[in-house]
Amino acid sequence: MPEGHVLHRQARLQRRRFAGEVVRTASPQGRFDEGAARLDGQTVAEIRAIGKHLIYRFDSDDHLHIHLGLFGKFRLRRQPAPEPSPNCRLLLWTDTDELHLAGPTACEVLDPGAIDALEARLGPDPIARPADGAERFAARLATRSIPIGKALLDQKVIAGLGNVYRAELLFLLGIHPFVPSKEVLAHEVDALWDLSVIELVEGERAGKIVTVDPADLGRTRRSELGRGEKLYVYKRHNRPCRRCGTTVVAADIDGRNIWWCPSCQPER
DNA sequence: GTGTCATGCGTAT
DNA sequence: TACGCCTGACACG
Repeated sequence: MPEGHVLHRQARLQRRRFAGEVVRTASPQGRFDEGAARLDGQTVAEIRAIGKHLIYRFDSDDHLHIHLGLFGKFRLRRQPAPEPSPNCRLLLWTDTDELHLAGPTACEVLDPGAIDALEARLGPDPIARPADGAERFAARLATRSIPIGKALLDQKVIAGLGNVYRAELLFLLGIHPFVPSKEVLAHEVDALWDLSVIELVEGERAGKIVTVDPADLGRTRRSELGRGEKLYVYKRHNRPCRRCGTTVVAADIDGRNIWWCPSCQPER
């Protein structure tokens, strides 16, 4: 269940194994037979992530585009690797390493133009830290009257945030999720961008989302936080806020749940 | 074993 | 706003 940090981390790990290598490809499940046949035996030129998308560029200029959606999963293994799941859409391997991909929303071969178009429709990606990222994020927010809690999931506004990060970032900055995007103050917009960079880069490094300041739980390091202690509000409906003890509440925005602390994130 | 839910998104209505 | 798609983990019996 992937937000942008997962894709960037996968890009980094897969790059280490497959960049510059001739790879074999297959589709055990059969639903990517044509693409796998086309890519089989090609050399990987580059692997990168943009927001929640992962892109392989091959020497032929064929591109492999992967989007995990809600269910997609990568498994990266050393050879000899275990049997892939029967649902394995893409199997990609060398003599030393093997990648299993199951459940993606997208696994397709695209030409360079389609990759450009994909990139053009995405907002700034905090992990890529573009120099004009904060400006572009602010500009896209300023045109929206939708709640900030909805805008943060719009990949045209900012690329890579998902349901966990949106809830946690809004908590950390004390912003109620239903505040209209236009009414979020300029310094808060800047802080949202800056904190997105910090949290996603840290998530990429750690391979998990941990937003809780250990001091709030009487610890000194994030590594001392146990299971179920890593997040402030995500999925904590009816439980006490880790900062102030107020009961965390939940609501539905466009079919996605959002959680917040009514005291730390007051209505305006 | 069955049922439910999930860190997503595109398309139709 | 609703629905379809995609898989697997976990709760419950």
